[in-house]
Amino acid sequence: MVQTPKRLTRQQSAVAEALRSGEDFTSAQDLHARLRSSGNPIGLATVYRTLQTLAGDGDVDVLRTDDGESVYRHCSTGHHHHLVCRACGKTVEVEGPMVEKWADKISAQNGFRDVRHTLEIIGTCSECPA
Amino acid sequence: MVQTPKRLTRQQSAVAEALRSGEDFTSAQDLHARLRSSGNPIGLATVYRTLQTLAGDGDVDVLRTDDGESVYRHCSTGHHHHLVCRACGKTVEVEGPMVEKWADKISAQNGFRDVRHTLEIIGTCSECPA
DNA sequence: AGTGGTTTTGACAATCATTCTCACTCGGGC
DNA sequence: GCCCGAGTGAGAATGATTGTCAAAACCACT
Ligand SMILES: [Zn+2]
Ligand SMILES: [Zn+2]
Ligand SMILES: [Zn+2]
Ligand SMILES: [Zn+2]
Repeated sequence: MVQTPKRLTRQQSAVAEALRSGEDFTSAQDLHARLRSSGNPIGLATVYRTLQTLAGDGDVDVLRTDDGESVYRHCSTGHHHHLVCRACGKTVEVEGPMVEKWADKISAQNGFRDVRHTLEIIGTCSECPA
Repeated sequence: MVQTPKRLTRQQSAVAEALRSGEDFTSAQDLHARLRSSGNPIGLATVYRTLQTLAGDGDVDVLRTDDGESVYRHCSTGHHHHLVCRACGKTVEVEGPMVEKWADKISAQNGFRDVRHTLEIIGTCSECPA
């Protein structure tokens, strides 16, 4: 077994930090632009690589906008879902134990295993006009 | 009030029919290739246009694969969700009244309006190997 | 400080689904 | 037959994401 080195580079910290300080879901392109303009030189490929790693480790949540862009957000640990404002991007984390149970039951009833699910709610928040 | 012209062209029928006869979610590219090779000349742009229209009218369901491809399927009318096999693509339509109620409640509690939600379950079906 | 081996980076090219363009075709009403 | 707008489609354009690969950064160890 080879020990996987785990170097924490300046670039990786920068991406993680940028995510941690942001409240809303952000695209890779946006992050890249923001980091650069805030005097933080980084390559686009590196941003994508880092985000993939973070997502794979479960340190950030990913979801895809309607126009196919992946957006990332630093989230609390543990399984949860999102309530997102389509206008301003405000995001609320929500949990639904009964939904989890329902999904498991449905899966079992149909003989599916290794199940995973995605559930997002999108609407307009109280602070945004119609 | 302007009368909306609604010409039903050969190409549109072909797409609708191809979807109606297929059981699983299919990509636009796939549909295009299939239609062509079955002696049904059609342009790729037309396939995309037609699918957009069908989806907009609620005649087909759309969801996005993990690699960002949109896939389409002719579905029963009414609001429902999907249980999809990640290996063979087998799809089961499922309903969850309690989930709908939960989503509405959560939305209301947080002051969100015009809410919509997406919920898909993905797993491996009983007929597919590990 | 130097050396060698490994990991990470980043500018740039490549991929690829989807959308755009726009000249052309079709078909029904006149 | 002629007209005209809806519909089509080949090819170009878009744009996010991924691949490439040489150069840079890092880490022992000397
Ligand atoms: Zn869940
Ligand atoms: Zn809002
Ligand atoms: Zn299966
Ligand atoms: Zn629902």
